Amino acid sequence: MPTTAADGSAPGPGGPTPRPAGPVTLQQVADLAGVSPATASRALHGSTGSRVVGEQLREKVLAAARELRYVSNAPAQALARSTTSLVGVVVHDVADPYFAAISAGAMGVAREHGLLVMLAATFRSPELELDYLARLRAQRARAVILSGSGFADRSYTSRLAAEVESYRADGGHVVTIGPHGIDTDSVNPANRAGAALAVRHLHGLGHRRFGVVSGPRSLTGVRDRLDGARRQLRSLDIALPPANIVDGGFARDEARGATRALFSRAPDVTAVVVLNDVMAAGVLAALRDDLGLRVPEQVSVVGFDDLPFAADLHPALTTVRLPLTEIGAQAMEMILTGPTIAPRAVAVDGELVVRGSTAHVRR
Amino acid sequence: MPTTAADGSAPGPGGPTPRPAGPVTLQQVADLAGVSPATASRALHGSTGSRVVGEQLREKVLAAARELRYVSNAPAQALARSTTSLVGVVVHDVADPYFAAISAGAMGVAREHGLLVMLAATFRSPELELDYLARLRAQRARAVILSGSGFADRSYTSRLAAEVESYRADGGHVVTIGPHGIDTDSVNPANRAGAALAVRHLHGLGHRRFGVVSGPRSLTGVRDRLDGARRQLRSLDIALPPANIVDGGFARDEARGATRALFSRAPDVTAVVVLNDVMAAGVLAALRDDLGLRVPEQVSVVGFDDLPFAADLHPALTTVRLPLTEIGAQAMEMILTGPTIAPRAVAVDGELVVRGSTAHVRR
DNA sequence: CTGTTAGCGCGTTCAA
DNA sequence: TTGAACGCGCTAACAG
Repeated sequence: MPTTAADGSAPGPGGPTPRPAGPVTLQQVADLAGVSPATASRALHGSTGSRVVGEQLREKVLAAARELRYVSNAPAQALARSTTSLVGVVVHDVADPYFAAISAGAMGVAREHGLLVMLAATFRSPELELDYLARLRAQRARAVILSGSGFADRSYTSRLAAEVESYRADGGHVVTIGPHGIDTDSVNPANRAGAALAVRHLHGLGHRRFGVVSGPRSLTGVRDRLDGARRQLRSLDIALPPANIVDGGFARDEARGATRALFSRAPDVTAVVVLNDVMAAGVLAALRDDLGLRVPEQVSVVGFDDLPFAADLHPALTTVRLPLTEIGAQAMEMILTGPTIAPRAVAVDGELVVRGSTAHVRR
Repeated sequence: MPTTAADGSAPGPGGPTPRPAGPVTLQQVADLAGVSPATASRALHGSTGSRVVGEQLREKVLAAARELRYVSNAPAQALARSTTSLVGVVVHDVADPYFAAISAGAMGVAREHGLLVMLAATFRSPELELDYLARLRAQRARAVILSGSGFADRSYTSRLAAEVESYRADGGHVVTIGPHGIDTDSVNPANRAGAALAVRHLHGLGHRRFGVVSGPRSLTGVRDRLDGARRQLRSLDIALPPANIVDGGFARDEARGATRALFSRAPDVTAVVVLNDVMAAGVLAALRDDLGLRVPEQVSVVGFDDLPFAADLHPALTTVRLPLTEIGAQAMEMILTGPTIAPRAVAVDGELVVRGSTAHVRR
């Protein structure tokens, strides 16, 4: 047994294991081990059908594979097995801590189960989301997590439904986070209830004049949060004039500008509900640096999500916590379980975290 | 031409386009269009070799594909072409804004060029990094970006080198961010110079007693930053006793604890250099809430990275800005260029951003 | 337990 | 321009 080291160098005429150009194939491993490709395959990936390979051959094959630094050709494997270990995760924006947390949760679970994650960022474009879904389908990804909130647009929804249907027909599995208007497994954060929680907290502190810094209403997640706040206010008999709702565009700096607009239109507002923490950072900056209003003495602010930096804002942000990592993990777990007869819907509660940005009304 | 809608429902005996179970194949598209698979392939993916397909047939094929909602089988395509449009991005932790920003930059460029990104998180385990690299190689990923800083460990480095070498032999391309002890293309943030910048800034404000909140020294990025700070201090003739360097473990809360330890050992420190912004948040919290020391009046703090939340900390954090998104984008661009004869090294400068956490020494 | 054979779906020769 | 035939690397069925 000529077990000389595979050095990958000049394949001299008599040299051992002349690691050929390009990737090493199973055939080469089999040759080196003196067995058939089938046996090599079984020894390396031991499928269920054909029972164990003899201890000795097994060792030989493994040794050969190691020597050649063999790794299987995943596309070829996928073709032969017609299944992969790829899972797609579609987010709006990786740089957004909200999605970063969800992704982290999903990836943690994926890792534990040997799944590879393809992450796609749509930058909030419905078009791109559809496009990525098709590409993930082409890759024969086992499943896809749609983690961005859906778009409230009829044409989009029906195209999404069609795409999802095709994917399913191919054996794919889709899990959404939040409502997407399609009939899939889903993990649903309590957007409405969470916003209601924020409102009740402020109301309990005596606040009666509210403002809302919203995001783009085209997103279902935003709509739900806004709706939750609205309903709660209505049931408390508190008015929320349209002028008191501004669009912070989901970004810190845009929210900062929106806050200035809000207070120029409704200077008497004492409580601001912000539909996510990123924008809340902008709101606090506007209040403090642009408007000279003190939080929480003059204005109380509540955020949403409880992103990692919330506690470090000034003042520390009172917010509605969503267990984002867990949400991502749960979505991935639904994938491991595989699709069921009827779509499952997991509800995830939010929880109010009271910190320094809210206080009893004083004016 | 029976152009009835493909509704994917019950394939009635006389029904049109009885979308068969499982994924639609090119053969089926070809059949529906009444052409050979070869022609269908050319019409859909038009390779360079075989010139254009007749306008009419082309249309027919495209219509058939649309009707069947065909997407090509990427693994099969990969096998036949022996190349993919997959790129791997390996990070330590997606939830860390540092990596989130780098990933976002890389993914933006990838999207512009039709590349799909597989994101792998190693949670700072060298073992997992090696494992993911192998899996990415198995997937025939076109290239891999190693974005986490390297591990200062001989055994690891040599195993990494071997893995990278194999990957290269397979035609793969590796780009690292920061030094990894291997001979690849790389994008190198100015870790040393950046840390020196921080020190000079503090020195300029009159500070003479320094503390450093470091990360795990096993990471080359940490070592470089620490080294940069040390050298600058030495050249300024300022002592940095080992007791004044604490390990903040790269996490906010750990850094908070480490800061308490630092000040119990060296209460006279007036300037703290923190090796990243996440830890700086913890340092500020410790100073303010645990130690009752005022920043910047009693203690000045400088961070590193300029993550998005840095300006929202209290006080706003003076820090060394690294253009993280751009770094990620540049790494991806090196991939687009393809490997060159000699490895390229792009240096990326840091820039001091002065905010509220530093001031002239007063005690 | 092991080897042989036959595809998986596609791109790409080569002829026509 | 189009079609027929082959092979990419691997797994699965069937023999032995």
